[in-house]
Amino acid sequence: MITLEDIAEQLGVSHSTVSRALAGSSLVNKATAERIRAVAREQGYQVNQLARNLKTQSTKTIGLIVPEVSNPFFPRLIQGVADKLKFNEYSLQLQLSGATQADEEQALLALASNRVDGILLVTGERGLVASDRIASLTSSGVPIVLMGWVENSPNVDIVTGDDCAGGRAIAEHLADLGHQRIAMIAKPPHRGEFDRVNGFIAGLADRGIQLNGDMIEYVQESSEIDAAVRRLTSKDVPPTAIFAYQDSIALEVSRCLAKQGVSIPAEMSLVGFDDLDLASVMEPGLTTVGGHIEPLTSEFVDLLLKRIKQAERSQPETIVITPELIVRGTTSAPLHTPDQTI
Amino acid sequence: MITLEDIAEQLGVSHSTVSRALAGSSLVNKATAERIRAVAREQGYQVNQLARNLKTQSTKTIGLIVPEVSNPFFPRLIQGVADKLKFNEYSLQLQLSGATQADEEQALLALASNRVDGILLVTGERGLVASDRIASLTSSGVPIVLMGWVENSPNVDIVTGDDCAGGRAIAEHLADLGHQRIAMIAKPPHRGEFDRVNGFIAGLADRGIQLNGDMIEYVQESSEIDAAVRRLTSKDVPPTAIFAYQDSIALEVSRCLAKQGVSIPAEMSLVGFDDLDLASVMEPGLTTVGGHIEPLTSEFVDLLLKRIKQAERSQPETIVITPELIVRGTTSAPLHTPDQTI
DNA sequence: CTCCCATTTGCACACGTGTGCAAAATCGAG
DNA sequence: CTCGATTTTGCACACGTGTGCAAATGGGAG
Repeated sequence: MITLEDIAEQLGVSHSTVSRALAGSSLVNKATAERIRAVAREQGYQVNQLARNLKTQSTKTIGLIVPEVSNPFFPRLIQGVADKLKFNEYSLQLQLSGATQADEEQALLALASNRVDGILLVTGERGLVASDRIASLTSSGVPIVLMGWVENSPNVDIVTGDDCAGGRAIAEHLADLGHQRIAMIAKPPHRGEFDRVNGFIAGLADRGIQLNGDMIEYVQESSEIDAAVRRLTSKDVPPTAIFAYQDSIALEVSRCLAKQGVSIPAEMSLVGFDDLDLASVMEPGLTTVGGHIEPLTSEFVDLLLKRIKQAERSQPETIVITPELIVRGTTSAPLHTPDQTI
Repeated sequence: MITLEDIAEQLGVSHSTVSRALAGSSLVNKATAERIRAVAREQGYQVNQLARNLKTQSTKTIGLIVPEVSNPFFPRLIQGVADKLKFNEYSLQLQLSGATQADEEQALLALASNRVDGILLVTGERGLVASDRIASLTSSGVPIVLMGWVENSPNVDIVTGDDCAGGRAIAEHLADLGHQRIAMIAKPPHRGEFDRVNGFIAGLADRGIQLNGDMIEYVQESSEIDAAVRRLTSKDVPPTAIFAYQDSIALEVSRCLAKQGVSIPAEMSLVGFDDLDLASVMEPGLTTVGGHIEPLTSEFVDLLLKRIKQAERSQPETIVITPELIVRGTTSAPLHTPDQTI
């Protein structure tokens, strides 16, 4: 790779002049500047960003840490972040944190070592590096914004979706349609994502419906979904609606129901969460909660850029995005209206 | 951010000693090394990779350029590359090239400026920077491996799937099932991806079946698929099988057919291409061509690492991965066996 | 105590770039 | 031609790290 010095030698000038010429400085003679630019172009000179960044103490790059990329949620996030950064003339450095907390911390330190101007950290399921670890990194000069859930720590900037409100909206939607026996299929209780479950339960309670333990199925692997659905449908009084706490689970549930000849939504209503692409592609379209991903990524980047711009460290913020209910074809009033005993 | 010099001052030693201590060199006294490490840990020292890379002339980082990340093909590729690189102790720097050729070139130069040790370039649909541009970059010291199609240029390393063989396999599968009237829905002819169409046509020809022009539908946007399917099914003698040249198109086709009450595979067989996740998730499972993505990414990385290791530039290679037919539920023998006129 | 060898440390330079400052070159007016 | 003003250039240092080499230190044998 050719350097400033190489060009300088060829033209019998100093590397300073070449540097200035390529930077478009007015301190250099028009004619020589043009000659320099010509040579640079023709020899395919590419500035060494390592050296430049070292000198200027800024990389114009931000790091993004994401647990994985198989879950379609993350590609959407990445695309949004990348577009927004390009618009602001920042580069993106992606790190996949993997499953464990150690990997997450390693990714974080790798970005810090690369002296990115700021870090966007999306919390994985298992791994969340301690929040004071993050705070200490932040105080040593690397702005970090978290996305997702974090053990209540007011000393870091966080952007998060209001899963609780989403769960509540689903509950109210189903209740208002007239459902009484409502089931839920969720992942085992785990940190913050559980909020959508809590919101769901609270919403039902508000409408006078109690979610009994036998209407709750926890699944760890997607392979367990089939059995869970079977347990629900084979009850003496099966539910008339199911809340699956992720779109991908809802998709699997709909396949199981189809296999059993249970029609959606006539015999069983179904609701998901996240509004991934598959939700609108399903037939019928999946009623779900969504619309939060775009504002989420937008606020995510905005907050970080704001922190990068302001020199002194200020009070951390928590930004909450409320998702909205998206009603499609998988929900309707229950076929048999519940017994009006009184 | 704290530096070697900062630590050195605190302990009254030189920065050289600190550097050696942290590198685990045996040239430094055990006791002082331990003291140095203690201080470094406690003050949260993180090496400045910019400076280190500049000095060592190596970044242990490779760049990956991908057009976008919405198409689920790419996340799978990224995940595979990331895992494989982590195993080889390389970091990953991702660039989204976007649609235009200018963006692609910009991404390429950005990575070169960052002095990555090598570049993996996945050809976008529209943008492909001229192959001699790539060759010149390669010769100036940055190993580049291309994935996908490239105007026949033997001076760059390429890894590609054998789309032609895939198309042929599909044709033979359908013909062997007894189909005679076979239709195709594809994107407009465009560079290399067209190979799978050519393979398909050639395969049919081998089995004595000719693909008439009225059995070919070209669609640009996914919104046009609905009309295309309608045109096919409303023919006097509609086809008994459809080849959609991407899984995502096949999914859309299956939805249209469902809406029209055409049952799959009894009344219409359907084949896709790529074996994305959605193929196995569909009901019934989509017969498609796949299994090439993993070996593709594997060879992709292997070839680049090989080029990085070997100092002198050697003859470029072209590696071709042959995909295999994956038969699932959307294909079967046609309902009405074709007239056996003779 | 002296001398030699092994261990430990620091000096100084290099990587490629940007930039303040002084020196050089050029120009214009008298 | 002279002199000051202006333009153009180069010198030298800095960013933070790694490393060859010389210098310093320590330790043991005679």
